[in-house]
Order: sequence, then structure tokens, then C-alpha cells
Amino acid sequence: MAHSYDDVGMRDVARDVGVDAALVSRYFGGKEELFLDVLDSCKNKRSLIDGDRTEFGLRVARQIIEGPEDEDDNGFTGLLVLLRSIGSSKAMDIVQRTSDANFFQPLTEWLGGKHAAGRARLLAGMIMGVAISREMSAGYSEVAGVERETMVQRFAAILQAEVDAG
Amino acid sequence: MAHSYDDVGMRDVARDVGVDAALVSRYFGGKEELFLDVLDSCKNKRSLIDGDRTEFGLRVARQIIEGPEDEDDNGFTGLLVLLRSIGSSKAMDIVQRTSDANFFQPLTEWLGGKHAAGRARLLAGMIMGVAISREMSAGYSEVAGVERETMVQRFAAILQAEVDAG
DNA sequence: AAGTCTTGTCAACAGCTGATGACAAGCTCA
DNA sequence: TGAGCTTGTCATCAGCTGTTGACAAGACTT
Repeated sequence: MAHSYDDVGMRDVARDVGVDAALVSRYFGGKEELFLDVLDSCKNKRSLIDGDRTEFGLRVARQIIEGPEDEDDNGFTGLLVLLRSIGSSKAMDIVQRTSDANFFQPLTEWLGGKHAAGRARLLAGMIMGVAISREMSAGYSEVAGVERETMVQRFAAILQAEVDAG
Repeated sequence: MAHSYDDVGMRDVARDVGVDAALVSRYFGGKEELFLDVLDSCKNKRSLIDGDRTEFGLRVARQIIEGPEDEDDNGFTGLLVLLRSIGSSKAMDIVQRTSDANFFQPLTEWLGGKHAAGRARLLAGMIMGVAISREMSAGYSEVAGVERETMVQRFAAILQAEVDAG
């Protein structure tokens, strides 16, 4: 699982790699720089934008609501880390800058057409929100499988409408 | 501004009230209990649900996108604190339980009709996401005023459609 | 072979966190 | 008046954080 900025310590990172914490701190030049590097390493995936434009809604909706089949990076892990790191005053600067440069702006350009910025913001917001609502109620009010498929279809239509609105 | 669980220390809370931190810790029984009390104090507002059902979309969309006129509690502060506190392993339990009890479930009941749980989840997710996207790009790519009004209208229609879908 | 750079560890640092025991002043009530 | 409760402060605690200086072993270069 991907965590947040505040929640992951240097010693955690170091342990995962089997190395001393001092080395990590030194190699990256500090925790913030490490965070920035991690986020930048996720930006090249562009899994949101890549793919058929006419199936954007369905593709994204399914991935967000049903979650990734493989436990590894599904292209949204970077976004989830970003979302979880909101609320951290130390990471806020990086979060704002990165989300803008790696998420909002590319989406705006890809959308094009009328009110591209506003539509991108709306689209990004809805995607982030549904993604995060999934783990906010994890283990509590699970939505049944049948109903989930309906959710996917509804959400897909909403997203696609925003893409085609240009 | 409302902050997150990890970002606000006992000493901060105490200073704001003009009191020693020890008193706060003792009076509430600990930081987690304080957090829980704060969240519960926000639940009675029900500002999402209260009001005309046929204007739910417009009312919520305007409040979320344009922000509150008064700097004080606009009924969404509790939700924003909740959102920002995701990513904190210490607050996660409380966040999940509270958001379910004070947010998802009331919304589900209020919605009613077919697939109420799924629609509520979708609705809640979109609302949270757009709310949070506003502060993720604060100061960077501001959306112009004209475009913002279009956003409000589009978002309102999306939300209202989900309400009426039952 | 000698010098130097990289890769890495260890111990320690200052700064912060939430919490707690000891204690003081003021209030209430018998 | 004196007992007991509330309200509040202060110093202090252990635990955690990111960072850094000192040092060691290996690899590469001259």
C-alpha cells in the first residue's frame, strides 16, 4: 500500500531497501527531495491520458472503482500518495506544484476545446474523490458487486461526457 | 483554515484557547478522543442534506467550487478536516468510522431509491474530490471567474442527475 | 602500491510529539 | 472553617523524527 508523506519515515524507506537511514537522507539530499523524486518517477506513466479517447471514461472508472488487479503500481499510486499527503504542511508545497505540473496541466492540454481548464479541474477532482472515497470507507460500507458495476457504468458516462464536452 | 490530524498539535490547540496543553490532553482524554469530539460536533449540521432537494446540485456545487463567503464553518470544514487527515495512520480508524457514520450512511438514506449506496458513494466522492482539488492547485492554475461559473453549472447538473437517478 | 571516490554503517544530535505526576489557586458546600 | 472538587500550570518523561559527523571497507585510477 502507498502511504503519505508524514506517515513514511526515512527509517522505513531505508529498511525496505535494506540500507541505513543515513544513506537515504544523504543520497537524496533530504526527505523533501526524496519525495519529489518519487513523485517525478511516477509522472511518465500518464496512464490517465494514454489510450483510446473514446473509452477514457470506462477505462478510468473501472480502474478507480474496481481497483488494480495487480498489487503493484497501477498508474494511480502516485496520485494516491499525492492525495494522502495533502494535509501535511511540510509536503504541501511539493504536492501543489507536482499535482499541477504532472496532473492538472497535462490533462488540460489533452482535453483541449472550450473551458479546458475548468473541465480538467472537474474531471481530476471527480477522479481523485472517487478514488479516495474507496479507501475512506474501506471495510465499512462495502458496495456489493452488482451495484459496483452500475457505479462503474454511471461514473464512466459522467467522465466521458466531460471529455467530449470540448 | 482547517488543518489535518497530524498537522495540529496539542500545544497548537491549547494556544488557540489560551490554555496549557496538559489541560487539553487531560480534559478530552487524549488526542484521538479530541479529534473524535471535534468531528462529532460537525455532524449535526447536515448542510449537505438540508435544503431543497431539487436544488441540491446547484447548492452544493456553488458552495464547493466558489468556496464559503464567510471564513467560518461553512458545513464542509468537518469534511475537509476528514479529507486532510487521510494518510495519517493514527487517525485512519477514526476517519473511516466517522466518514461512514456521519457522511456516507446519512447520504445513502437521504438519497433512497435504486442503488442508493452506490450513488451515495459516487456523489460523496465527486464532492470530496472537487473540494480538495481546489486547494491542491491553490495559487497555481487558478480558474478564471467566467470559467468557474461554467464549472458550477456543469458540476451542479452532474450532482443533480445522481440525486434524481433513484 | 598509493591515493581517492563511492558505498555504507554507527552513534549521536536537536527538535518535536503526546502524555503524566506534582502541585497551586479558586470555588462549592456542609 | 475546613473538606473536596474543578480548573489550571509547570516540569518532565519516553518516543519518535530527519539529519550529520566520524569512520570503515571496497573499488577504481594513476
